[in-house]
Amino acid sequence: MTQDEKTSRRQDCIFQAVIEALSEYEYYQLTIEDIAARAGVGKSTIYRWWKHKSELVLDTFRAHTASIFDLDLAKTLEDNLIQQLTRLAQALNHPVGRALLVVMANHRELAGNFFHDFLLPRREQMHALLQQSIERGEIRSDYPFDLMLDTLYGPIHYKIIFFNRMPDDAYIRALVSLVLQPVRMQASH
Amino acid sequence: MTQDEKTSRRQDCIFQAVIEALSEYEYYQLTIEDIAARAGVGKSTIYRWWKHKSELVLDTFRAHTASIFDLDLAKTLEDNLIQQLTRLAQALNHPVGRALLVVMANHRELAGNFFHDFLLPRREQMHALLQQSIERGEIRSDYPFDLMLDTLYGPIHYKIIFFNRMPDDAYIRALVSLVLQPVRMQASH
Amino acid sequence: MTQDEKTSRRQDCIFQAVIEALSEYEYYQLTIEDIAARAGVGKSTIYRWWKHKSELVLDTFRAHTASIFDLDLAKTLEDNLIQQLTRLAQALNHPVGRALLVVMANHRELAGNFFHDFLLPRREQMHALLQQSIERGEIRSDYPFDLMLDTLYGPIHYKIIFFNRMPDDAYIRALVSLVLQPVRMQASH
Amino acid sequence: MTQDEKTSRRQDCIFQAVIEALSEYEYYQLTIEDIAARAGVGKSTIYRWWKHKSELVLDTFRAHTASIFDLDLAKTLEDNLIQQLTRLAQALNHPVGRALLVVMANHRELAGNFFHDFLLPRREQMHALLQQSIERGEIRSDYPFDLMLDTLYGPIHYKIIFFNRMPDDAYIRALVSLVLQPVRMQASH
DNA sequence: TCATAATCGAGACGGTACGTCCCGTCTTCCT
DNA sequence: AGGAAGACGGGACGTACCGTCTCGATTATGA
Repeated sequence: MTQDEKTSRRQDCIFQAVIEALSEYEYYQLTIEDIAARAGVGKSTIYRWWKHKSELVLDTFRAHTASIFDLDLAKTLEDNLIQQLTRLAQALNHPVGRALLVVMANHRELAGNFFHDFLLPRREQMHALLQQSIERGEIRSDYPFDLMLDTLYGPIHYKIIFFNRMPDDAYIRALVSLVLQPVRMQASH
Repeated sequence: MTQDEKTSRRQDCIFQAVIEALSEYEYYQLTIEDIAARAGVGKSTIYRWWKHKSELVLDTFRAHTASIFDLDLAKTLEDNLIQQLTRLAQALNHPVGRALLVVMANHRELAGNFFHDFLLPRREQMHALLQQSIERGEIRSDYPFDLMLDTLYGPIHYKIIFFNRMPDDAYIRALVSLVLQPVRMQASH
Repeated sequence: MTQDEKTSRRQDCIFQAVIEALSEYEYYQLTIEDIAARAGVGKSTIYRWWKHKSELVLDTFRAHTASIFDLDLAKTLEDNLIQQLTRLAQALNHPVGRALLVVMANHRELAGNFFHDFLLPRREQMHALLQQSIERGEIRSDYPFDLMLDTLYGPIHYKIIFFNRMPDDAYIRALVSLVLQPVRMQASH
Repeated sequence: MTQDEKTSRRQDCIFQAVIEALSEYEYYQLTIEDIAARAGVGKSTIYRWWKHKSELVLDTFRAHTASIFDLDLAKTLEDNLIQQLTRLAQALNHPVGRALLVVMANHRELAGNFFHDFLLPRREQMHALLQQSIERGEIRSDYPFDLMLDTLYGPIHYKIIFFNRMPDDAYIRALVSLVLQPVRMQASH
């Protein structure tokens, strides 16, 4: 086994420890020492890779949600949106996602980084999907799509943070339906 | 001066200290000891009234934003919405509002309380306004208004937390316009 | 009980913890955390009074050996010297004394302070005693007394540090006798 | 170059690194990692030969002071003593010597070993010299010479450790003179 | 001349103690 | 009598080294 593989496995081990810990208590109770103990590594190993607890949690989230946001271009726009938002809601409602929200709120500069590295690509995927739908003639081409995406993503985060409740399937379907209504081709007839 | 007045002044003094401190650094750097020193009170005085730093920040936000959310029933629905969301964005973008967002993310149970005490009343005001607009025949009556409000409030919070940027006037106007579009009476023609 | 008394008692408690710990293991194994645990105080309480472990040990030594070096002017010079050196040897051979020697070796600047605050006064007492003996006509007045004191104190420390052995009574008596020999009045006959 | 030569050179390199490091800061700040870096060797190479930092310092002192304590039997006893004590004082006052004193204070068992390997042979050389002086009729034969050597060696160490000052030439001459006074042949006339 | 083995630098690792910071409680002493 | 001032026990922080260990690059040797 090479050095890189070992390092990678150890990091996975640490991510697992974070997930395990966050399943038992909240982010603000999370300590590096507990993570190290659960992962069976020394504190210094953790500090070697991550400057702060917040960065570790952020990477844990990344590792935990890797590639769950892939679109399926064969499906309809609506199905893709529903699937995307459902997965987002699930990811954010998971203990690691909750912790991520705390980190984002606490560290504005990390929020910026995370936004660029993680959220923006998702939006761009979605833009590509919208572009395809436009080309297929399913939706209007003259529409403030960025704003539209905010009205989809915003309420999901809003519900989880402020209502402390995960949006259920019905909510998401209703939301997508409501937001897509004015943009459909037939809506302009 | 009565005892109550003294108490009230001391509390105002503490709120001011919190605001002042949050103007200089972020919530996660805020300490009770610094607040006490700035307010010229003992730590125990603060702990007498608030169990945790988070509750103090929450009350500070309440005091800081008291009565800025009153509706003006004489204005149009759109103007009211724009004014409401603008004020919300300003309040949340202010250091105390930023701190509030952090507290909400950190303490889910407080988020629940705050939602019931503060956000729900605002929504109910807004519902009343919608009801008035329906009666005036300005907007449709068959519409998922709760969901609609989420698509208004959600993006505001979303922009501030994740984009780390306060929505400007143009954004808010565009948002309100977009969301109100399908609900206007003439939209169904 | 006043604040000062309480502080004093707590400090005694900490000194006792240091003595207890040093009776079980060597100075280099001594940790602040263990001292705090034994004394039933928080680490911060110890750091409030002493900057470093070395200063704490130094003060512990001071407290432990307070007023054991008083001279008895009624006794003869030889008896006083023997008593003084015996007590010194006992103090240095005690675990706390051993620790002191380590601190002195490690921290040269502390050695200087300690020398001025503790050892110099002892020498001055001894000088007074010598002066009295001169006046009584027991010893010569023309003699390098400072050097003489070095040949008394030096070997005691030397034996303990390098031979790792406490000078016994016979050794001390022989040393005093040897050193006093040329300074006695009858020696000049 | 044979393997042994390389090993030897590497060890010299490490000794030099220790001396260099101790010239810049005190023993308690010395780290194996810094030594390894200065010597351009891996940490494991050091640990292969020395169990602890203290043993390395001890060997460095040995290497650094090798054969500076040879007596010159042609010279007088007094000159030999002065030369010996001057060299001792210089060796102990050198950074490496200071470090040795710290090691001796810290590790009592090492002090014992070092005493047997290094100090005792010096004393035995000195005893031989004394024996020669007795045979030459320069000094008395009935005298506690062991004790006498303590009154010579002791003050040197004492001055350096506790007064934090190297005994100068005048001091050493005065000391030797004082101690030799009663043992000279003419002293008994 | 080249593969093959041994050696050693480099430094990651699990640990431990450090000294700091701030928590929330509790006591003292001044106004 | 009530509150500021701040000492206190506690506990997590992030750092510095310890002594062990693994990995590769660099030799040194035997085929």
